[in-house]
Amino acid sequence: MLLQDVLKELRKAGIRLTPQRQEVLQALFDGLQGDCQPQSAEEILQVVRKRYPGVSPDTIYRTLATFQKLGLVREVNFRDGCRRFELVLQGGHHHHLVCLRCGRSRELPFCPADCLVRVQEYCPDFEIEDHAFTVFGYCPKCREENRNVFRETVEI
Amino acid sequence: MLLQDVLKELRKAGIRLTPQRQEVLQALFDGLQGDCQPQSAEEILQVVRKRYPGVSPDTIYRTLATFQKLGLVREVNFRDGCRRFELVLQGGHHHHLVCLRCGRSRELPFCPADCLVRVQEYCPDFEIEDHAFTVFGYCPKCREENRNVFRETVEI
DNA sequence: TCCTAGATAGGAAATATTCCTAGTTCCGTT
DNA sequence: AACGGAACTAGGAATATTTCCTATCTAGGA
Repeated sequence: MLLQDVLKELRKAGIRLTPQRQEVLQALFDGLQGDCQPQSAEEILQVVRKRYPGVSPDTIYRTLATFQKLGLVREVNFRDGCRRFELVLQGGHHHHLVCLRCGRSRELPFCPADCLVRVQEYCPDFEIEDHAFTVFGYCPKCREENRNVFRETVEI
Repeated sequence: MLLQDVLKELRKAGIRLTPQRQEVLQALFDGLQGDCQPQSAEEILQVVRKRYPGVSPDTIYRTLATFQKLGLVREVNFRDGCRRFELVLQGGHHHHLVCLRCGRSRELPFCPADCLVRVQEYCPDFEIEDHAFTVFGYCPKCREENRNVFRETVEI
């Protein structure tokens, strides 16, 4: 699904497409491409300000909340006390592998679907909406750098 | 594992056990019992202030960060923009079922262990430290209340 | 083109988190 | 039991994050 299709769907759903909202979408879309890096509100604000310098943080937060309600945007948390947001595209369901040192994430194509089934059996009256599976640890690059830090510490 | 054992282990690890820290531990421990409700820094602050009215937010955050580094405390996020913390006890590994309306959580005894294995195969050089599996949706109570809200909305 | 419900900017307010420093205290050693 | 010092705390201030308020503006349907 391309960004243009998302815009069409939004218009169809009666959501007004202001230039600011389109820029937020574009920023989220770019964040998803290639690297899969969900973005903080502040990061999105900076991207949108490149084209609309006067845009306010409030607009970013309002837009993200609107898109979240539509199921177009999802909030993800990497345990660094920072909320991040990412676009939800059809067929793009995935989870995250997160480095606790550099904070970068990688897309995981695995989904604990069987667990979800067991959860639904465990709580039949609970209406499941969504789920998150996140793996934390240290990426190869940071492991290497950590080793250096350790060496330095020992040598001093 | 009881709180006393945790205190012993901490002392053994060379961590100073001030009264404030013990109260933080107690608050986290109480939050884990029965209901499995991870707590925000503010909630923990209020609990600790019952016994030590002068305790500062900074102390709570510092203590939580210290315990987190030791692997004794884990940060969890329920997508309401609020960081929560819970005690990590041996043999107490679990995940969360979270209501998006009332914010309350329930312990899930299932763990996507097979997914973890696949992740490790997918990224052999990544050092896995921890993982989180969280299911979001609406609890039976809130589903009932939502139905009422819906009725009211329609009737008006 | 006009109309208006809904969106925005900008500033202020509320909330959450961290920094700084002087003073205090836990705890190993004596 | 008292001591010494590294580690810890309180309190206030600073910073970061998120939301609120309101006058103004605009996207998109009629």
